Amino acid sequence: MNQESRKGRPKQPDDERQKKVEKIIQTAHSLFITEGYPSVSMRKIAAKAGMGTMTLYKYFPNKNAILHHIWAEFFDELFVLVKAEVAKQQGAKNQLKQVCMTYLHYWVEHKDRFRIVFLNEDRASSDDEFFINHANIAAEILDVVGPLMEDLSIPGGQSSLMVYLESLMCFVHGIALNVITISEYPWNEYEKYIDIFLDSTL
Amino acid sequence: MNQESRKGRPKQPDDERQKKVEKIIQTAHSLFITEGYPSVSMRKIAAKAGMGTMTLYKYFPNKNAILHHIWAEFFDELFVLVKAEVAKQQGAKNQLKQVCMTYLHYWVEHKDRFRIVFLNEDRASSDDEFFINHANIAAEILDVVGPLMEDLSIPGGQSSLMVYLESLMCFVHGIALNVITISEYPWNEYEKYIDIFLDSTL
DNA sequence: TGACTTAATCGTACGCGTACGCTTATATTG
DNA sequence: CAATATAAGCGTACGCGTACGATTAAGTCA
Repeated sequence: MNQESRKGRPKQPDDERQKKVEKIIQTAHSLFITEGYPSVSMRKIAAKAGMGTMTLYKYFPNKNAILHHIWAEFFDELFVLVKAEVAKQQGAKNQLKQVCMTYLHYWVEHKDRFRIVFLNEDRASSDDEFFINHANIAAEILDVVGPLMEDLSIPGGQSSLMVYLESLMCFVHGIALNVITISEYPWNEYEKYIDIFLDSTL
Repeated sequence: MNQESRKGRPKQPDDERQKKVEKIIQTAHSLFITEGYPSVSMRKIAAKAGMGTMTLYKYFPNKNAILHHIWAEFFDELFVLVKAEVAKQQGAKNQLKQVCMTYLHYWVEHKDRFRIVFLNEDRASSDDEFFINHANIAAEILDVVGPLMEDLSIPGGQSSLMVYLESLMCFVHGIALNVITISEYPWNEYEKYIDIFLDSTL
């Protein structure tokens, strides 16, 4: 009953399977680069990768799972930017503000990407697990912001520090969501919103 | 050159056109009630309304425009709830908190509706104008929260009051967005997030 | 009346994600 | 060898939103 003496066609070796997985990802990526996000369809990926459309579903449960790898690059790019901008600032509070501003600025400047990642109905309704299990974005944020928080006096120890961080994250995402999806409203410069939060809480 | 002496088939009278518009809306609504949101497709609306699918597009520019009327009911329901819950509270600050909690609770309890309205990529990318021009939700919020704000000391006059309100709205929407779309993360009870904001700023 | 013009209706077609099930390849077992 | 079992690959089909253009209806004008 072990896997060496099973009936039927054996599964392909892991490395071979992995090679195909990567071929698919890389094909999707190059389609994204050369033709833009809307062109990244299952049919086009399959055609360009030289396989049948439904074969993709042997390697990924759905389209989103393929797109994870593209989304992850958005966040890589974003965190590089954030780290660079933070380094230019002096003082924990200024740096924290810079994190928020840069993070926010990125999404507002790339509204299409924000829509892709955050306004993805499929992602939101299924157990997609991109943020934590695919790209551990919470960890990356903690990596950037954690050191700053130690320099700031957030009362209440570790657990309330997390509550504070999560609040801030909700806030920033909310600003992006509103500014991007309710574009018909005359929003103020988002620096003002950030200031209200940081000036009050710090 | 006036509309009474134009060549060609005349436009149908406004009331007749309006009758069809309402027939479409009402059909969409009854489909939503009896079969659920995913069943509200252009083809089904048209079939049930007894017209060709593409005829719908003579009366609405796209599917979202039809759905506006369903979304508006969500907000009607929501604001009734908010007003009822606020009335149970004493004191402006408690009431303001209750507004946030009830608003947030509604969306978390109706995640599907939040997705429909806020995570709608089409809405977010086109000039959909639902929030301001179709249902003036900003005005409704101001109607509920405005009186409370006068009792609270927000420094800086009218304009910074709006900045404060907008901040709060971003924050609440952000909490909903994160809790709903990043469900794999172990979020705290959202009351804690609200408290951080309100306790610091008031 | 027939030619012309404009409005209303909607049939057809495209590309989408993906459910389902068939075909083919490759192993073990008798 | 044939029978059987499992995996890999993918063809077909469905329902979706909607672009496009043909068809039909209903007026004016010569």
